[in-house]
Amino acid sequence: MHTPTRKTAEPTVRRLSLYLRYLEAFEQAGRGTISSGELAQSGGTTSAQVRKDLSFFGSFGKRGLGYSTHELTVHIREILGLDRQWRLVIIGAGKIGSAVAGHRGFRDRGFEIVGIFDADPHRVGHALGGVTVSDVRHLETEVKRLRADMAVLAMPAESAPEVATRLAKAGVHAILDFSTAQLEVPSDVTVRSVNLALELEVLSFALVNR
Amino acid sequence: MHTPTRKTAEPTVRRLSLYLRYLEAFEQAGRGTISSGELAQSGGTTSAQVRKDLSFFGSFGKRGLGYSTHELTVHIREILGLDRQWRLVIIGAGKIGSAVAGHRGFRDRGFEIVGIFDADPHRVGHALGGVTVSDVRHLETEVKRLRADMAVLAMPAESAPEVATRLAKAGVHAILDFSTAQLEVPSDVTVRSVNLALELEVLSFALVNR
DNA sequence: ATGTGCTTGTGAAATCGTTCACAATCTAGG
DNA sequence: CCTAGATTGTGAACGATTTCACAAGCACAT
Ligand SMILES: NC(=O)c1ccc[n+]([C@@H]2O[C@H](COP(=O)([O-])OP(=O)(O)OC[C@H]3O[C@@H](n4cnc5c(N)ncnc54)[C@H](O)[C@@H]3O)[C@@H](O)[C@H]2O)c1
Ligand SMILES: NC(=O)c1ccc[n+]([C@@H]2O[C@H](COP(=O)([O-])OP(=O)(O)OC[C@H]3O[C@@H](n4cnc5c(N)ncnc54)[C@H](O)[C@@H]3O)[C@@H](O)[C@H]2O)c1
Repeated sequence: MHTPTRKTAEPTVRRLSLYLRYLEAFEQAGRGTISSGELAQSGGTTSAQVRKDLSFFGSFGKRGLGYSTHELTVHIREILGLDRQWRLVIIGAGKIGSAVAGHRGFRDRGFEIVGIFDADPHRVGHALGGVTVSDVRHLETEVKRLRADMAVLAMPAESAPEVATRLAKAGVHAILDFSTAQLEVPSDVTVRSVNLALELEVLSFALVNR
Repeated sequence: MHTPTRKTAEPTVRRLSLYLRYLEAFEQAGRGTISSGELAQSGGTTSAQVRKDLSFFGSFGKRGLGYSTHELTVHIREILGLDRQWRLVIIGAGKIGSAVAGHRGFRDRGFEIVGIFDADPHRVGHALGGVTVSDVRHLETEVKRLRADMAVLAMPAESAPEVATRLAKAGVHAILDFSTAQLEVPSDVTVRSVNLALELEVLSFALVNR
């Protein structure tokens, strides 16, 4: 594997994540090799797209044969940085925060929830998915102590920007935000937004333009 | 407003949804007009992008002045199909399903939750956000009776494809899926996936490629 | 050892989306 | 009514991503 010369397109990264999922299923099913065409079918794309995506990182296949499911799994894991454990904190122990905290799947994929924070005294102290909710006032010290890599923001949009700034200062360089806030963070912090209202609006547009 | 000659790019639709949010804030704040530059700043894009996005649907501004916040709000609402109520059903009354069902914000933006379904007899009959959970066995008849437009799939990936097919047959043409399933639906059904594990993996990639 | 069939890896072409740049048009002020 | 200043709307240029198309490489059969 070689790191790409120039920065990788986000769609490519997203597809790699999908390929990984299908590869795991294929490996589970006992398939030793898989062709770009089969991977493409699973992911709803084309074989050329699959090969191009992979070619940014190296050549992992055998002409005439395809890819070893196991080897390609390992390679994509390494490309995506999934060959290690990531330490997550959740900020906001409400509906979404609890759902994320209680989701088994994340830990199984290497994302360990090591801390949960809330501002509401009624929530602080209670356990959620095996983790006790801490007071958000102690965010910085706790996040440093826990050596958190990523944070999930599941709190009202109003206070999200402030918390994001504090997280960045405490050394968290990756944030998944469920609020609709516009976060201002240093350029070495990556923010991804999951905006459910927006997704519904895109569906609405699709319905009226059918 | 005119419908675009050819199909609109998805990034454009997503940005329209964001513009709408900022416009509402500006209108609330009493601003009568707004320039493409100001809208661009709110949304983290460029003024040319804003004007281009809008130009696909008509010319809503006044040269030298900008856009009337109120009029542009109305126009974007109409473009996105938000000038009506949409009727939603949620399939899966678990962690994510409950979070969505209990979210006030959707109703406020015209998305009304009219039905919730689950396969677990223990969940059926209980109320969630003012709606009683129905048995998924009655999905088709209930969905038709409720005249549902959209569905949120918050259930295990295994059964998602089957349920998606049944929803399509029952006249639901828009699906927001939280599972990681690959849904096979007729071409007149739009599916959007919210894949949280994938989002974390994109963050992981960003961290290791910093 | 050679041929056949299949599949990769990758330049080149095509397509798609964003940014540029400027004429057209508006308001406001004298 | 005319000018100054601002901002839109949009072709054209640019940049990025996807698709095409094919030579190169490998496995397997004969
Ligand atoms: N539930 C949904 O389906 C849904 C849908 C779309 C968007 N969202 C967004 O996701 C976010 C979370 O939604 P939710 O439904 O879980 O809300 P919620 O009200 O259930 O939970 C929010 C939690 O954040 C805590 N909180 C408030 N201020 C805080 C602060 N400064 N620091 C730490 N914690 C703080 C609250 O005490 C509460 O426990 C919100 O921004 C919401 O708009 C949720
Ligand atoms: N909770 C999270 O943070 C999270 C994160 C990533 C992905 N997801 C995905 O979202 C989906 C829902 O997750 P969750 O955490 O709410 O799970 P959950 O287990 O809490 O809830 C799932 C619900 O679906 C119901 N169900 C099962 N089969 C059904 C069927 N055939 N028809 C109707 N209902 C059925 C179950 O009875 C249960 O109530 C899953 O696909 C999960 O993988 C959840």
